[in-house]
Amino acid sequence: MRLKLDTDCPLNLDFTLCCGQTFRWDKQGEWWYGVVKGRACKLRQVENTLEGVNVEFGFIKEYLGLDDDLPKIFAQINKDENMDSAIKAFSGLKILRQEPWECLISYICATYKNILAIKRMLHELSKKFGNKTVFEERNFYTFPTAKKLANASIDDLAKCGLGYRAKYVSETAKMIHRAGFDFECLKRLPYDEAKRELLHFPGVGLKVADCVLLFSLGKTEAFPVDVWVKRVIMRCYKGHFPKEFAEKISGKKSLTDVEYAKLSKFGRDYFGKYAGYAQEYLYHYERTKT
DNA sequence: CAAGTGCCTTTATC
DNA sequence: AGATAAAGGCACT
Repeated sequence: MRLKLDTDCPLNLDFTLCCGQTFRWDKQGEWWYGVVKGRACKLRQVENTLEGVNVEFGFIKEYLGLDDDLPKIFAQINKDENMDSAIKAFSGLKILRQEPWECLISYICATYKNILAIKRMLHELSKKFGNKTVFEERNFYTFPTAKKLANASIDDLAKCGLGYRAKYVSETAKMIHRAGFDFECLKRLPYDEAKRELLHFPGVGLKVADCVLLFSLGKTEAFPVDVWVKRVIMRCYKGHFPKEFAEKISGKKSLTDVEYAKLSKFGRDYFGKYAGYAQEYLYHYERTKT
């Protein structure tokens, strides 16, 4: 697969795949290797050309959000100097449309872990419960199915480094394996309703739900608030909140649901329909700032 | 080098 | 309602 990219709409594959929204892509030389749709593949970007091996154009186009009109999105979210700097620094970072099941389990595992540890957990999980597939003489593993994880023992899941998250993964996998779950249907629901559905799964709170909505269900208004986003909001947008509230949450390590909802709603109200893009740029900006 | 801190938080309990 | 503690384990300081 080879695709000439529209020069008016920037793409930066490196930013997109390494910014912490997805955990199973690995860069070797100039190629990014990953497993999507049960298939190992590789991608690379050479200036304005995107090349893929063992992957379909239609899927990649959706996966990488190539239809998202970045100039239009930037025009909407670029409300101040902070956002302007973040956009300048990471222009071309796209919000992915990941596979929802994998995204859900990934973010249940991601709670209170750092990115390195999350990558390791998901690799171990795939290695133990996914299917091996060989690509360019290297072993890759598909992401485990709901059935596989539903039938796994808590102990075996925990051995992948999940710790107390093993129980949540197991219970969520069982719910989905037993009753099935239509993620496509969620894509068509409004943000609030889709979020309410996701919150039924054990291990899914407000933050995890927002991540799944943003990174796999196309809800670009979702504004996940993790420690880094809380930090950047307190650094750059403190004035938008009552002084007492700002002081209070600045000093704590975790947020209550009410506090979370206030920060997340600020993001949606202030940045608009593409608040999720603003979130990811700010997140990456805050994390890489010296 | 030990001990403490922090990590893309949720849940149980008060 | 709202605060607080507990829950892997590993990297980093």
